[in-house]
Amino acid sequence: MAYWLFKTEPDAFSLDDLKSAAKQTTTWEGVRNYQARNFMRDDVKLGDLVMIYHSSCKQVGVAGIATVTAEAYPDPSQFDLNSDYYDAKATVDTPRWVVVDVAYQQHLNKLVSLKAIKENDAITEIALKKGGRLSIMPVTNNDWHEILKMAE
DNA sequence: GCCAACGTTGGC
DNA sequence: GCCAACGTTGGC
Repeated sequence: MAYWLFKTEPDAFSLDDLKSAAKQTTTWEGVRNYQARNFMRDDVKLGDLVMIYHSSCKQVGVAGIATVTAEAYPDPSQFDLNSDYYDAKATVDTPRWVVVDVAYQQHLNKLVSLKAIKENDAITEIALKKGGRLSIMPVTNNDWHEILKMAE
């Protein structure tokens, strides 16, 4: 089982929204970055755990945990003319973008801020520290548990 | 709203 | 394939 971090803008879709969604599940659509897509397509597996990270908001950081309930399949929004995520170069036969489904698991006792993560020298690998803008990133076992410790 | 960092596009 | 121009992300 692997660990991940998914970014979301809570003004658009927050961890609370996931918690109150039907079946507490959502389709993680709209990822339009090849590196992030490749992680979802190739490496995100059923049962993997995901830190839900809130970006571009008042309290930037890791808000809680979700779990993967469906592995990669074509992102329906790429075919939807009315969607912001529509991609004219994607066809049903040759989809370009994929999604996975995730289910709510829990909120952390407190949000672990980006600032605190950057200041914690025990967290070494996570792409967040390097100013990366990846929206889907792997989290090492060590970093995962360090972040959870910070929420205690 | 600013701006740095990064990704993508397109001319050559 | 290079690289400049442009667009986007995302913290502040």
